[in-house]
Order: sequence, then structure tokens, then C-alpha cells
Amino acid sequence: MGKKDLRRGSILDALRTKPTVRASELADRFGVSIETVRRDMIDMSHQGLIDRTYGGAAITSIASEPGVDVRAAVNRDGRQRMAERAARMVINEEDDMVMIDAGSTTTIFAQVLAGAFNASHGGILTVVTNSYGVARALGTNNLIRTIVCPGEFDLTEAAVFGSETQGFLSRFRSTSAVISAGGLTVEGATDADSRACWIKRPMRQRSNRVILLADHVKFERPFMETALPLDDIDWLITDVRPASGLSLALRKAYVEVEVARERG
Amino acid sequence: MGKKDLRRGSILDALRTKPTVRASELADRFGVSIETVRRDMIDMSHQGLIDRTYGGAAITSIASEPGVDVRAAVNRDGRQRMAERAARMVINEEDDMVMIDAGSTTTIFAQVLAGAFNASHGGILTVVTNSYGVARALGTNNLIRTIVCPGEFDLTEAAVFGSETQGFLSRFRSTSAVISAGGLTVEGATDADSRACWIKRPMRQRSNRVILLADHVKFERPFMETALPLDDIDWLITDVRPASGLSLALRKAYVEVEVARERG
DNA sequence: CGTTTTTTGTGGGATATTCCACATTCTGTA
DNA sequence: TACAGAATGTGGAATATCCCACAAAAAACG
Repeated sequence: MGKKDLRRGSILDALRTKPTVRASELADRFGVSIETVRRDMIDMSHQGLIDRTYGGAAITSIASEPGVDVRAAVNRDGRQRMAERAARMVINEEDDMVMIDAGSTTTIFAQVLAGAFNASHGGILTVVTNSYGVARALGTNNLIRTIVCPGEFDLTEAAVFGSETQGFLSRFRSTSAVISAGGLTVEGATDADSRACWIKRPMRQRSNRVILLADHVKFERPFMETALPLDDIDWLITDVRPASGLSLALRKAYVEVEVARERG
Repeated sequence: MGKKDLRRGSILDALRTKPTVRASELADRFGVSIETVRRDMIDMSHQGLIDRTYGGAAITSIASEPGVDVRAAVNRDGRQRMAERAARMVINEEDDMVMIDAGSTTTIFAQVLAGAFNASHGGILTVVTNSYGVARALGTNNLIRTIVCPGEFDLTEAAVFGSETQGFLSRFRSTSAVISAGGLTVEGATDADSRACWIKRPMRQRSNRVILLADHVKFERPFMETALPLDDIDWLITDVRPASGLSLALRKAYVEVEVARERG
């Protein structure tokens, strides 16, 4: 099992240097057959790690974004389904103003939303975000007006943070806030980055409802800081039903749980 | 000539959506032969705009950077030298606060500045910008504190504009403003984008000096709107000495002209 | 140690792209 | 209008990839 992982890691390494590789080239370099490299690439593209081309592979646009690296690849399928569910929710409720947090899951959500929102859904959707990845994804849809917050720019997150950001957010009011988190415990949504917590809080404060996007990888993961207690969360969209402990706590806090399963 | 450019622009557009396209697919969509698309792609890859794959093209890592499109390839050398000159100027004058406009030239400037500014230049440099390309470039240097403006996000410019942006800028005061323009005439710096003009003006207003980056391609190019009259410009950094008409007007307006020549 | 499972290699027909030369169409200009 | 040059389309042989089925090798497991 180790040899295969090593080879696949090398494929990603190669794509960090140049945006595109050919299967034949890597087969030579690794000393394996082209067919083996092809199978690696097919698997990896299903995981969303790479993008297939005729005869090779290219780095995915999301993987080339700063701050979105290995994390973006973890459980991509599950988070894609969650994003689709959340987008449907936002569109069906005819939200006209949404706040979107920074994170790799919310970036996927923004991509789905940009693809799904069209003229048949009525007017224009206004989005307020502190994430550049989100803004970029939404920028492709000109029925969506994207307002980016001010603040100190952080390259690894590709987002702005700080008191400027906080103050700016409190000038708006939105129908929904779509939030991500580093972890989800019975305490609530936790995060390692204190600056990020200070963005999620005003977003919650200024929105009618909060949708938390957290896949099963996040369950029972306590980080230094609790961004939002469970009581502050209205909806949890995830990919796997939480275990009983967490599930009970969610019920007690009146959090509606949506599980976006495969073959949705 | 126009049809070809249109098609090549569409190739870049397609690559903004997904990281990879196939020649056959675009041939279908454009209603031209595969061979034509191939020839487009071969030319564009020579210009560094795209990366060829077997059967198609992929976006280059550099072109996936915000604010960089066809324009970024034009006169890259000249603008690189201008950026180096401007960075030296900002660093030597020990500026501690700089405003940087959105544009492909200013993005090159930001890349050079991020590489050149280090601990030996004293404290920390604070930059205020409305461009994500600039913010991203500066983000690699953690001696530079980058503050991004709020505003409506525009994907093709990868920057924010609008009254939020304007209002935010007027809360700051900086040593220098580094500005770009679509054209430079005896009237001053002109631009096709009115929203961009309304950013350059407050930047000028709130800065002790204005450095305009404009290569010779911009000379005598009048656009709809005059962003800044010549009187408002303190320094012009360019790559070729302007012709006599423009040169005289610059002298009359007391604009200091720096020509960044080859083998600088 | 033997069995099962996973991984990798091989062969070959179908399909796709490349590359080149040449014909044709389009476009700007005298 | 006629013409030159650029841009585009066509045809075909060489080459590369795709995809599938099956065989061989390696690894995991009891």
C-alpha cells in the first residue's frame, strides 16, 4: 500500500511545479507502466485531487488556490453533497442576502451556489463575505452581487480578518449565514484560529438563521476556541449522521440536522 | 483580426471556469475546426498565456492569479523594470504606509515589493489596496501588513470597487500612492473603467505623493474618463521616454519622470 | 505456508490527437 | 476591383491515448 501512496504523492508534487503532467512522462520517471499511472490519476480525480486531461492530469483550480491545499482534498465528495444541499436550501428559501464565512468547505459551497443560482430564482442575491475564494467563485455569476469585507489579508486562508472586518459586518443584516468550523463538539463549533472565530460571531449576530457546514471529519474535534455554542446554530448540514452523544446535544439545542447522503 | 482575438479571449474565459479544456470541445463550441483552436493554443502557449496539454490546454499557474489576463503578457519586461524602480523608490524613502491601486502593472509592482522589502529596511510596511492580486503578492512577506478595502467584488479585475471602497480609503492617510492607468495623455491619466477612476482619486487625495506606473503602450491613449489630471501626479515611472508633446505637458505639470531602461 | 485480495503489467482494437502540406476563404489595401 | 497576406479548413499518415479483459506479481491475512 505504501508504494502506491508514495507514487500518488509524487504526482501531486509534480503538479506543484508545473500545472500539467502527462501520464507517459510519469510512467517513465516512476518506472511503472502507463496504465498504472492512468489508474492512479483516475482514482485521484474522483477524489478531486487532480483534474484529468487527455493523456495526463492538471492541478485542480481549487488546489492551486492559496490556503486550500491538502484540506480541500479531504472528503471532497461528502462536502460537495453538503454544498449542494445548502445551496438548495438558500435558493429555495428565496434568501436575498447571505453571509459566507471563509474556509475550504464554504468555498465549495460558493462554487455550487454560483452554478445553481439563475434568473428563474427571482431577483438578485447579495452575498457578504470575508473570503477571497468565495468571492472568486461567486464572481462567475453576475446575478450575484458580492460584497467583500475590509480587513487584514491572510494569505494562507485567502481571507481578511480583524476589527475592520468585524465592524463592517455589523453594518449589514442578512437572511442566512453559512459558516464552517474546524471542529464540532457538544460545546459547539470550535476553531483553532481566534481571528476566524471573531468573524463567525458577528455573522451569526446579524443573520436570521445560521447554517453550519461541517462534515463528519469535524465531529468531536475540540479546538482552542468555541466560535459558536450549539444554541447559536439553526441548521447543521453534514455528510454522516453524528454519534449519539453529539446527536443528543444537537437535539437539545434545537439544531436541525441535515445529512447529505450519497445518491441524494 | 477581431474574430481571432475574441476566440482567444474565450479560451481564457473557459479556463477561468475549469482548469482544463480540450481543443475538440472548444472547436465545437466556437464552430471552427480543431486545427484552428490548436493553432490558437500553440500561439497562446508561446505567449505564456496557457499551458498546453495533449489534446487541449490548461491554465498556467501565473494566469490563474487574479487580475492577470491577456494584458499581463503585454510588455512584461518593461513593466518589470518599472516595478523594480518603483519598489526601490518606496523602500528608499522609508515609506511606512502605501496605497496600491488595482491593475496588472501594480500587481507586478507588488510582487517585486514583496521580494525586495526585508528586515534591513526598518519596521513594518502597511499597504492599503483594493486589489486581491496585490494582496496575494504581498501576503508572502510577513513584514508587510496588507489591508484590503471593502466593496463590490469584480472578478475580471480581481478587485473591489464602489462607494464602500471609496469611503474606506478616506479613513486612511499614506506616504505614497502607487497608481496605474489605462492611458496617459496631456490631460492626465485616463481609464475606461469609471469605477476604477473613483478609487484612484481618493487614493491620490489621501497620499503625500502619487507614483503613476504607465508603460509606453499607454501613451496618448485617451479613454472615456480622466482619472487624475497631470497636476495631481508627482512621479511617472515608465519604460520609454515620452514623445515631445506629452513630455512638455509633464514638465509643465511638474511631474518627475523616471525612465526604467533595460540593463538598469 | 497457502489462500485471498490487491496491485500491476500486457495486448490490442477503437478512438483521438498531432503534424504537415495544400486548398480555400477572409480581410485590408492600393 | 484586384491583389497580397493572413486566417482557416481539409485530408491523411504517424503517433498517442483510451479502455477493456485477462494474466502475472505482490501484498495481506489467517
